[in-house]
Amino acid sequence: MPGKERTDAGGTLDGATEERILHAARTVFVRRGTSGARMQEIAAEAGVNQALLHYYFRTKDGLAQAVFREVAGRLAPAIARLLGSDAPLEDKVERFVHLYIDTVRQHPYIPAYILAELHHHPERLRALQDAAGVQPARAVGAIVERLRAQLEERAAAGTMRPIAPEQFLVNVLGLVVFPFAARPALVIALEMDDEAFGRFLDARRAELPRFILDALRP
Amino acid sequence: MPGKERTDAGGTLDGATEERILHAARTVFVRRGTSGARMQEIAAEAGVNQALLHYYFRTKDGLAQAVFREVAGRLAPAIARLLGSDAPLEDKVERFVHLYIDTVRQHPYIPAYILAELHHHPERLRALQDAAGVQPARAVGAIVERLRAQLEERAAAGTMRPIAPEQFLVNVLGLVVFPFAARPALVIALEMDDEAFGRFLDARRAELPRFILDALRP
DNA sequence: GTCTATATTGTGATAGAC
DNA sequence: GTCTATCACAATATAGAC
Repeated sequence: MPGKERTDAGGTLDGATEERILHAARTVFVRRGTSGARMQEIAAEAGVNQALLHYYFRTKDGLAQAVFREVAGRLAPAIARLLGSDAPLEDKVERFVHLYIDTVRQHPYIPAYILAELHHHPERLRALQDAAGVQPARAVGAIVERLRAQLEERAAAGTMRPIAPEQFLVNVLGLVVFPFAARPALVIALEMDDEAFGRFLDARRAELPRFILDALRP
Repeated sequence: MPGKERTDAGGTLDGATEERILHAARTVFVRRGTSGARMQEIAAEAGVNQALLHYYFRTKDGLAQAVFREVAGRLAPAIARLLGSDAPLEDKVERFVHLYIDTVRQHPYIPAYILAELHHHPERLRALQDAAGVQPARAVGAIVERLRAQLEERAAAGTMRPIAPEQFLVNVLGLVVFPFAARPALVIALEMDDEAFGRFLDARRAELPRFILDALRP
């Protein structure tokens, strides 16, 4: 791993070049998709030349992996911790909805990028699971088992009707993630500008927890 | 538009070469993404040579547009007709869930392709709206207004709590589309094989309508 | 570490025979 | 309509000066 020592001699503006490249790469990969992105465009975005990208990340795929790890690492650990925790189900749902929308709203194209990347490189899921903290292979498995216990407990108490934890998880994810994944289409189809989309998200943030919980009333 | 007249002289196996190319292109575009797809791979998949793709579709982008239109045209009109109809809300929800899952299950990677394509080429939404039949610009608008009327009617009658039609639409879409869009990740994370994913879809098909309607009980 | 070439291969597109 | 051959340029990657 090069770029560990920084004397800052001859530094143009800020310090970390490697950081700047990674950031620029994220922008371009998200904008164009991994295979649509061009090393030249990334270099320009970072204000350096193309050779430097290879100096730090060797190949385009190396850079792509680094970007995916960095992007996945933002949210995955927090989500895994939250969903796997012992907090009551109601709290989990509400906190997840708020956490996800509040975080992703600042980078609304990230979910589409993640989904597309996983579509073409499913093996990179491992990076996401690593980022989530727990034992790589079973990070999601642990969350599902925790949810299963909580859902069964509620069902037994008669305060919620039964649902498989996998279905529950996909329901919650779908409701929260889909508006971002489909944003370009939604914005046009529903004739929203950025501000309207923001209000749309505000409303979801407020309504979604109740929607999800009400759907499971007995 | 070439390829209208077919003498079938020298045809290798089936008749329509243009059809074969379009089909092969769909396969490869869905597999690799539009910019990741290579004309050579499409040609091989179709069992023809690369020059022939240009003969029929002139450019790669031309082929990409044709594929998008073809794929969008499968479902969009039926969905638009259903959601814009006068059928009771409960029927709409159930029929939509069934229609979508039953249709897309045969080509499970299509939704991810559509979302990715709209992400990088939002202007192609017009093709989708054209395919939906109604006046291009307001196809979705009409659906939203129909839903609004139905939802307000229910709210006034006290049989459903109020919800904005845009939110309702995105909820339904998210619940139905997300599992397909995220399929590669879900299959790995939830440790499913194709058969397990099929059972997962069966369960959703059966449970989702009630889930959606229960969430809006007053 | 950062730059300017440059090598090398990939890729969309066309020309022209059949 | 379909093919082979090839062009022209785009794009990743490397060499080597500073």
